[in-house]
Amino acid sequence: MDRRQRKTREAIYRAFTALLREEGYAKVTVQQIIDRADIGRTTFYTHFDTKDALLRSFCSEIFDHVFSVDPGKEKTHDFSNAHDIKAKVTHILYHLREHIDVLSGILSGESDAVFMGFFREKLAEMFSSSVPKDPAVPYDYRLNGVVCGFCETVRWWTKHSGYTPEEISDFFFAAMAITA
Amino acid sequence: MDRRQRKTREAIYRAFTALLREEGYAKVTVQQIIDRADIGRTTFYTHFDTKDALLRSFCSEIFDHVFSVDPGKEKTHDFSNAHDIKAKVTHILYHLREHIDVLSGILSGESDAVFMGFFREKLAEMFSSSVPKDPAVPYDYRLNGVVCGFCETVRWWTKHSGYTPEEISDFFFAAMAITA
DNA sequence: ACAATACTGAACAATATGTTCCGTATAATC
DNA sequence: GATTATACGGAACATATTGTTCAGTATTGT
Repeated sequence: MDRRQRKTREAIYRAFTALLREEGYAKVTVQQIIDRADIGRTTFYTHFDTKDALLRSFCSEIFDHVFSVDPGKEKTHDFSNAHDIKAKVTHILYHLREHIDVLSGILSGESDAVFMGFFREKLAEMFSSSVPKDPAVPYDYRLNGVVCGFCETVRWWTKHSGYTPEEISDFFFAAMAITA
Repeated sequence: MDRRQRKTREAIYRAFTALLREEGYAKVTVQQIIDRADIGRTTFYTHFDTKDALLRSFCSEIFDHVFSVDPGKEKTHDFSNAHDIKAKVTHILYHLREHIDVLSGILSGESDAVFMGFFREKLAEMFSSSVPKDPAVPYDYRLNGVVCGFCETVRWWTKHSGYTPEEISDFFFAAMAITA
């Protein structure tokens, strides 16, 4: 690849990640990226068709890195058939941590955030007394997990709307293992 | 409230929900709502400061309805101290079902969807052999729950970044009850 | 009937997107 | 070192959306 291309691409990535940290994905505009990267408007659009295309490309790079199997561990553990899935998860978490600040920018859902904000507030209140008190896990984490598990259940339901509320409720309690 | 206000407000809601179903929240523009509701531009902005304000107001109405305790059940069950939390969940699901098509429009996260799309694809592959085969719950649902549980764990981590990967991993496996 | 107020329409500035054209600068290649 | 290819830059452009302003009209509740 041309050295010029590499440099501008890196400048775009640098600007993009910085803006992600500062404002989150939804608020970042192409114009800001252009200004921050100090490149021509035309140049940006020859590299990426749109802001989403940039994000896609960016995610590809991150995940190629995060899901690359650690060569050192590859020899001692067998990840392929789920025996050491926990070690694999830990390994991925280590990689993710390297991008942890950028992740916040991407994960700050802006579109469904309002709805989810309302929903989760109500749900947290409702589930607060049902979450098992496990000293090994922060209560806050567990409650959040149950609340999100329910949100995700509803989301799943919107795509499999053939089930009845009772069935959905059964699935949820079977999966979350909380006091019913 | 003035009858005119009620009528325009309802026209806005009608247009908004229809557009939510058709395109999802992120793609809907204020202009579309105005055109669909067949009202003046000025009128919309006297009712709502912004598209987000409309969504907030809309969510308030939905949740006031969804979380209203069923008077019939209120007498026979004691929801307040989590004895019949499962019945309460089912009850909420019934209410949610009435808005199920609108929910899809709101829940179709557009901003973090790209990232999550990548992430979840990889995770589903990874967890596919770790999900317990429970005949009472669709495998698809369970896998989705585990994948989302992990995504949400990462999201939670970005807001509690003091923990180590090992700790986070422990929390996750303690909460999800899958084969480690 | 009348006063209050909600709606309308048009125009406006500001901002963002994505494209086009052309000149310049920097590569890779001979 | 000269040449050719191509990446970059800048300015201008059309288009779309947002949110505001203002004067005039229509509808309400009293």
